[in-house]
Amino acid sequence: MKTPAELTELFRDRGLKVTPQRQCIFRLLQGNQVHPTAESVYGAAREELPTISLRTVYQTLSDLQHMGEIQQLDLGTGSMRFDPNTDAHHHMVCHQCGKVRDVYAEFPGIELPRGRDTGFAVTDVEVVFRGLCDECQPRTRDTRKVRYG
Amino acid sequence: MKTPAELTELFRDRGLKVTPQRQCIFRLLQGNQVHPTAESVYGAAREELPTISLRTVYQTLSDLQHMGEIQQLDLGTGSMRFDPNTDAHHHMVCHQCGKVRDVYAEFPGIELPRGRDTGFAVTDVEVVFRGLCDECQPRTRDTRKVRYG
DNA sequence: GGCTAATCAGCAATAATTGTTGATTAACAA
DNA sequence: TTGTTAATCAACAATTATTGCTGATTAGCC
Repeated sequence: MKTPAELTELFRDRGLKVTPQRQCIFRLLQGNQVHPTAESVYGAAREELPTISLRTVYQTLSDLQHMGEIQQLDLGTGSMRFDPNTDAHHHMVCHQCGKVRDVYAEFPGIELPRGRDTGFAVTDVEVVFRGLCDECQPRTRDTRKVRYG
Repeated sequence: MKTPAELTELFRDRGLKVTPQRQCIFRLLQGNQVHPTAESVYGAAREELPTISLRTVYQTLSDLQHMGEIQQLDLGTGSMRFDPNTDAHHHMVCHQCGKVRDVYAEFPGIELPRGRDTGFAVTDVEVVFRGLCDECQPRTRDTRKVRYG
């Protein structure tokens, strides 16, 4: 995603007004690594602008997505996640808490097997690693917390 | 997924009754390669049992999933897809029509980069190929259908 | 300063899925 | 064959994420 300053320029160029709501969302998204939902962006934005509406948050996120500035991810956690990182990368999702982390790696071996599947024009490849994050793993042998016998 | 006969046995063993509705769904799923939604299983089941309820379809699909007989896939097409194929495999999804096809291939190179990301215990890796299926591709050069000049 | 887009509150709508309830049916074990 | 009990049904309501609408108000920007 571009910086808030660059987004300001981009919006103005397109004839869109740069409101405090939009600026706030730009700021909340920049460098954001937690893949927030619309609801959680809304929650954070309300700390600054208590009267901002959820509708405006959805609208601005949708605008940014259509401009290619953020990515909308459906990782099966119930709601869409928004990712300001538009570089090619993959994701890791915790089964339990839904936490998402970026995975920066290229997997050159991934392509459709030739022969069958002809006619399918692939545009994107997503790799999703699913499992348990550090916080959600059972810690039976963690001596800092529990000690039996 | 096990065969309908084996599922019958499995259900009985667990004290579950083998009703015509359940048998019908077993049959509809066996060998099914189209990754149906609950709604489309419902549609097909009603041809045989016109009074079957959508609720019963959801219930039976959920039972089968909890028994590990089918897989529930969220591929971002709006509703869950049900896959009787429980072997390790991946998927191909059409952006336009939502059609899903299986991809049988192993991608040995896929693993989390070491060093960072310690503490994340990966249990599954999903690869999703997205693009346009043969039917949804624009056919500008298909001489069978259009010929310019 | 004025035009006009953006936002707001306050709803309604949608779509997929799950829950509920009370009556009826039928599977299966004894 | 019969009794117990689970399964199903119709007919709802509830939920959650998201989008749409409306009319009034605000405020960005030329």
